[in-house]
Amino acid sequence: MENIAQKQQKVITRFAPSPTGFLHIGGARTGLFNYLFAKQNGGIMILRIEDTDRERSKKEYENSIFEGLSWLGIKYDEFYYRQSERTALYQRHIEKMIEKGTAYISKEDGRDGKRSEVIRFKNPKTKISFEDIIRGKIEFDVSELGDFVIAKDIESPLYHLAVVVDDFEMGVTHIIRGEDGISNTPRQILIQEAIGAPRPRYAHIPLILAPDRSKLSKRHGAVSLLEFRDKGFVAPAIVNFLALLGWHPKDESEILSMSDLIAQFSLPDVQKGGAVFNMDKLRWINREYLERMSEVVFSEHAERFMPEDIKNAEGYSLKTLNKLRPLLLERISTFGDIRELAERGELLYFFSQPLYEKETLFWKGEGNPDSVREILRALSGMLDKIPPEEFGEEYIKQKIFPFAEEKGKGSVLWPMRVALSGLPKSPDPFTLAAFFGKDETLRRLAVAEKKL
RNA sequence: GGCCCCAUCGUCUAACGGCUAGGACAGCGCCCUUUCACGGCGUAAAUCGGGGUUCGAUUCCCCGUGGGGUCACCA
Repeated sequence: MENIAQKQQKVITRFAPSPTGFLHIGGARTGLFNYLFAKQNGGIMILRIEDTDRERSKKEYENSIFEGLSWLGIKYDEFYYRQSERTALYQRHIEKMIEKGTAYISKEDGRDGKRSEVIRFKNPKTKISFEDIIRGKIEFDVSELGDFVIAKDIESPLYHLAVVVDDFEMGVTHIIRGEDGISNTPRQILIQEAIGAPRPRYAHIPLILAPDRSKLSKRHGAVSLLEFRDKGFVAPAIVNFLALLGWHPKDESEILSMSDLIAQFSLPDVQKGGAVFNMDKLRWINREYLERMSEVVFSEHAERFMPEDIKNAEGYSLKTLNKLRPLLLERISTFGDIRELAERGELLYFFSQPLYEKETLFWKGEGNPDSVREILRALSGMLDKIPPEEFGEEYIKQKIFPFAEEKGKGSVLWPMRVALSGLPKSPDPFTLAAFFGKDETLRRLAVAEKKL
């Protein structure tokens, strides 16, 4: 066990969420910044669960913190604490403060009606100023804070007391937290001075805002971190995006891995103003990561988001899914988009014969059944001559294009494409034919012919 | 309202006090193209206002305006 003096030699940050709601996007970024700063300085990050409010703290919220951090790859150096398990420690400090006269028992009715006294801090009514790493000097006159309550009773510490005692006992050197913590700082510095704790360095990071610049909340859609996972965003993209909210590397690169971030992150350069959460940019970043994914990993993810009716289709297999990957990549930004594609009916035809009206086969309504049938028959004839092993996109195109140019590209390529997809919009007919292979392509062409 | 923080394109942001204020996302246009998507090229778009300091302010100072945070026996 290290003592405090040894600990002080290295950077110790802490991420201290309270489990009174699901870990949200803002909390995740605070955790990330603490992690990045600790790692780049060879230090450690402590995870501390601030559950002094027994009423509002919930196990499932606590779990969302662990699960969220681990999903993002934010590791907390094996320490973690729950404040609810440390009451004896707080009690010792409270007693010492009362003894020294920096706190006192105040006879008054408790708000819960069960108590007749609370513990108040004896306000020295001075001026407090501190140097914020991001914002520079911040000054407060603490007299207006009054003798604030630090504990409901000797065994029930409140937030400020618990925070200061823990940061002290854990040897925290740097407190990186949201901008909303600025106004808590003077109170906490006061308590530090009362218990003889050294003052850590502070860095208050800007808040994440909704598009209307108000505080981001549930009514603005997804804010819970794990919700993003469930919508098919990938963790490195979230990390990348979060890091770019309030910070930017020296060069103009936008795609940065966790280790890039550890190397390049700079706390003093973090932006001071609040940052609006931009879903479009997140989606763009996520897509960049999807493109960089290996085939195996991509398919694993894609499979999880594939609706049952698609997975049950006769032609569905891991092999066809892998073949579909490039086509999918052109159309999705998150894996959740797969569901939307499926809902719009733009997925099932890859795995089973589509149903469609024969009118869909007519190019801009100008074709008549006889001429379209003739074209389809001619196409089948040409495709039939291609050896199955040569049935690739380029080869097919080469064979068909002269004919299409002679008859009019739309009049040939549109019905061919519809015969394969059944839809007014889809990938081009060469891509589709190559995807389906010779047999299935000829089969679908025959089905279309019969329809006419 | 008191106290505190903040202010560059619509959004995220770059710019030792010194180039035509740069990039990305979104937008728009063109190209590619049978359609959709992808892609390529291009384009529009910002220093909140007013005073200082300075040879010169996006940058430093003051005032105003606007936005945000916080004012619990919540954290």
